[in-house]
Amino acid sequence: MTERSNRCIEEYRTQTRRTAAPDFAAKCLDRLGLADRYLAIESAIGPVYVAWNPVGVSAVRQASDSEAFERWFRKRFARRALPATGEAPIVESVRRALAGESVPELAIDLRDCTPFEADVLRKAREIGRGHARPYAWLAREINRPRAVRAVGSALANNPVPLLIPCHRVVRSDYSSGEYVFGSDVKRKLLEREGLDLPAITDLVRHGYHYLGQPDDGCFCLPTCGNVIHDEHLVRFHSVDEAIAQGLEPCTTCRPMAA
DNA sequence: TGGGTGACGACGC
DNA sequence: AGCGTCGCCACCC
Repeated sequence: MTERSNRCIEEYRTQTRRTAAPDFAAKCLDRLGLADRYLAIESAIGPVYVAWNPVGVSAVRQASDSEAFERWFRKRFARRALPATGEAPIVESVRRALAGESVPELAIDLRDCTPFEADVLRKAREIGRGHARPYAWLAREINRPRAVRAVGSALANNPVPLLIPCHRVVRSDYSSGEYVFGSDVKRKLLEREGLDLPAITDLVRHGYHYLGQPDDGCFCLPTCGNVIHDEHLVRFHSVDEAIAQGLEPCTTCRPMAA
């Protein structure tokens, strides 16, 4: 083997590994119309970069510029995202969702997630605007009542924050808990959605974990968006107490284990 | 492969 | 009240 051929082989390996192969792969995917494309879109927390592919939205992230977003995307997903050229049909749905509208038909690409993570994220997606649920509640709902901590990790991994509203999952004492964009942003988002978290933490500090509305005969978690905070509101320390008053568990916030 | 690592929660001060 | 500790469980080298 000559020194020259050794140099060639080394160069080939370097190029292939570091640049040529990923570019080539990206070009092929693009030809097939399968590449991830991205665009900056306005949201409640300012512009965010949103990426999508034929399966659905693959990523939502804040970034200082498109280069930073591309770097993050490549590191996270081990593939490239290309700037969008035209306006894809999915973008209009994303705009509506980021404007606060519920868009349940919006496709989201969760192929990169583990089955457990996908379960967590699908459940989180069911939490409507104006509602919030504890991490422990989410763990219980997906039949993994002891995986509370793992639920937190799965939400921390949410590839599409805001679209899957992981900011609506809070601690059991109704303090906000952590968030990709910071816990103060999380609190601000919840406040903007009409939730008075400070008032609720106060309520819970005094031992009132459930709220009931005798008029419609059911009791709720204090962060259930269906609760009307008026003079009819009754406070309960426990599920048993609410049931003793003849109230049924709310079918939206499901305040007790099935 | 097994031990380290978290967007948690209960409990003890 | 707010902190430290420990158990928990999925995931990652």
